[in-house]
Amino acid sequence: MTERWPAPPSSEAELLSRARSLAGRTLGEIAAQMHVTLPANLLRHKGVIGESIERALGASGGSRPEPDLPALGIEIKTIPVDANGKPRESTYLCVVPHGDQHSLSWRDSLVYRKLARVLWVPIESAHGVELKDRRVGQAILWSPTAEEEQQLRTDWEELMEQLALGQTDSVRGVQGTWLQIRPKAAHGRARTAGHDAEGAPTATLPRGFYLRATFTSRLLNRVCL
DNA sequence: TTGTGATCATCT
DNA sequence: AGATGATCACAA
Repeated sequence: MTERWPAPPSSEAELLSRARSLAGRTLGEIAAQMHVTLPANLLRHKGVIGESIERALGASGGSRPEPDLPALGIEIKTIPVDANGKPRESTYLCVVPHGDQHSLSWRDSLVYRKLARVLWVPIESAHGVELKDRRVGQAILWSPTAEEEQQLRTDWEELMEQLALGQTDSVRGVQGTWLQIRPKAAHGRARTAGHDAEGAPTATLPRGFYLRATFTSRLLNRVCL
């Protein structure tokens, strides 16, 4: 099974080379070459595009809380864009941690480790276009600028402080300039371990960190300027 | 059960 | 329309 997929790329150059070979092709063509069948739509297969592209590029497709290519420290993100190249959705990063994160620094956080180096793979996903006919765009290998990192860090620290205060359930998606926290669960009744202001254990809705589309739109456009 | 892959669907 | 909150599948 695994033989039909490439081994992890050994360098950024090799990763970019593979990504370039995917650009302009449809998801149907790529799936056929990998001998996988695409579902009719994303309704019950929301992750199928991301998983397919990861495998095509040589990532394991696992669900470990670390970058997709651990040896290179690179995270692979497919991003649905409209005809103008504008992101149609926000980008999920990782789960919101629970427990004592008091001593965790920004640079040691999973949010930073995943954002330090990202291969963004745009997928032209106009509404109504069948999955197999959607095209892969030109991928870009990106790292946050100093300015971007500072703002992301500010968002992260403000949100983490609110979590540390036991106010997880009062966190709203409107918070954060570029980084936000939103629910990330199988359903509304899902619960995970949390804690209140006194540190006593509570059950809370699982949440995740997301990048706003306003942010990804800027970084995707940057290469065109 | 948790974390990853995300998009769906309702509200503003 | 755009953003927020809700939801679906799968691997380990």
